Amino acid sequence: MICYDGSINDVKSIKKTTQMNTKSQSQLPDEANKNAPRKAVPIKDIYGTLREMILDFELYPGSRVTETELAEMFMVSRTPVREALHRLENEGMLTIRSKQGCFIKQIDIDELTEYYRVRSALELAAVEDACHFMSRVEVERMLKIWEPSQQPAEISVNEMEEKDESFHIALALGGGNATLVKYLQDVNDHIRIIRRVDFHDTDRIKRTYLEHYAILKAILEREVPKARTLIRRHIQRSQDFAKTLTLTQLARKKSLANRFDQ
Amino acid sequence: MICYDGSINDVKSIKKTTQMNTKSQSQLPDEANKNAPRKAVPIKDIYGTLREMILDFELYPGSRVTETELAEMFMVSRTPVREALHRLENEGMLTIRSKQGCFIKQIDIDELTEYYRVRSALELAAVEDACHFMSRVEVERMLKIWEPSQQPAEISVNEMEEKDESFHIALALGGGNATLVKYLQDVNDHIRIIRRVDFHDTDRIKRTYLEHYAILKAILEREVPKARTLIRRHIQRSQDFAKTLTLTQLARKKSLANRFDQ
DNA sequence: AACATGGATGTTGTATACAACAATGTATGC
DNA sequence: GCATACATTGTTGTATACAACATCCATGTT
Repeated sequence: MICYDGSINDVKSIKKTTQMNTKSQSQLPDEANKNAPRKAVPIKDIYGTLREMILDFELYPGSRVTETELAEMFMVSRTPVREALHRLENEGMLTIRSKQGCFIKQIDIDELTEYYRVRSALELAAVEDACHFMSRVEVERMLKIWEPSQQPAEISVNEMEEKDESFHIALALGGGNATLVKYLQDVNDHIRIIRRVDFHDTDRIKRTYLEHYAILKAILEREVPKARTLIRRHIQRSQDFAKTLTLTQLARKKSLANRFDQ
Repeated sequence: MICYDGSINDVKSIKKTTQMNTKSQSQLPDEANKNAPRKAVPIKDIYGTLREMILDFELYPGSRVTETELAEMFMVSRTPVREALHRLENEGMLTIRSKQGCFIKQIDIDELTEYYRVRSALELAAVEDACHFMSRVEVERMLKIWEPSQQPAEISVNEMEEKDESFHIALALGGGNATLVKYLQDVNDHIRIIRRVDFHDTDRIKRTYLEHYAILKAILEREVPKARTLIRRHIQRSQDFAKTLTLTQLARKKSLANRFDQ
């Protein structure tokens, strides 16, 4: 359940992150061009920025935001903000309560586990299709990328997360089912928070390379059961890791990740 | 999010499709009634109504609609219509092209096949979870419902489709994964068009009862591999049927279904 | 005749004013 | 002191006006 009073108190902290955001976003000279009719932030970016802010814990789970507040922050009217918020609500990132406000959804570890289950189901199908339809050339191209010796000495959490995700998407694409890819990406959008922290450990990165390589090998040999088993375990590993995390741990790790990136 | 609208024709055809649309509206008595001023509709229903209209081919694939047009039709302002349209776009029911209009998405049989693949992947996971976690009582309750002898002599396409869908959703719910259910419902929303025509044939209805019963039996016995095989075939059957359909056949069958309902 | 150009038209994108209403604070009666 | 009615505030929901822009068509130019 949502704690009402506590969430309202958080609103003030939003203002702080607001400033940070606008600075990094558009790098506007702060008060200088107040009179000039500056170009507003495009709608697509409002949605994306809000989403990033939620994923980065800049908008803390449980806290409340209002359309007006965000509109002022982005220096646009309420309308484009509304659209972004509705879209985010549709994706389950927040809840809009009529005449009350928008509440950032709490991160629920159990729910994340459920997402991992869905991901597993989709990826099992994807890898199976990949075994059947992915071209040998394409598999070999990926093999080169994920050869364990190719692992770079240094890689940021963000880069690694992106690379990992693109691996799984590439597999699904290899199966030739664009719809499957779409759903997989949707699932990824929801578990990205936790996937990221998975790559803090160099050991885990190493294992990721090994496992990806093994999966690709199995696909190359068209060994469906083996590929399925490998990817199931591969995902299970992340899922187990997710279970051990608490929300506060997640937030702490995440803020560390942010510090690393900059 | 991937949104490919390869189905949309050249921009030049906008005028044509527009004319076609208005012409067909004046030709068909049904459509003419739709033009008559409707009662003012609440926002939530605008989305639902539009969705139904698309699914029922009242808004024909490829045709264009404008916000103003729909706003007049529902007797509301453009704002709530906009929200409904954006939501529908997000769900892939139509494509909004800036400063041009909204284009109802063409039904793509290949894409439907892709959705069936996703559905299969999700339901395989669902039935597996159901084997593990669904209570004996619940399974027995469903067994009673789907006992082949319980098949009613007369059942409308709509009722049967609803009943069928609730079976599959109940299975997923039995597995205890609400997220999985959510995704499954999303997939269902996209293939409902074709699932409906599946129940025109009494033979198919009979087979549905038999197959559902067999699946439930397997779950009761906690026989995971068997349950998986059964549901895979069950879905495969629908998928095969989908492949044999063309868009025009679909439209014809669908309009027949509508006539039956009224 | 072919092509370029500039308005005319229609569409979505955005801003803003107002309405409806939920939550809260406050005053009042007892 | 407590409960209740009522006003206040703040929020989203909706309507509407205007802006930006893509397309089309007529006109003029070469």
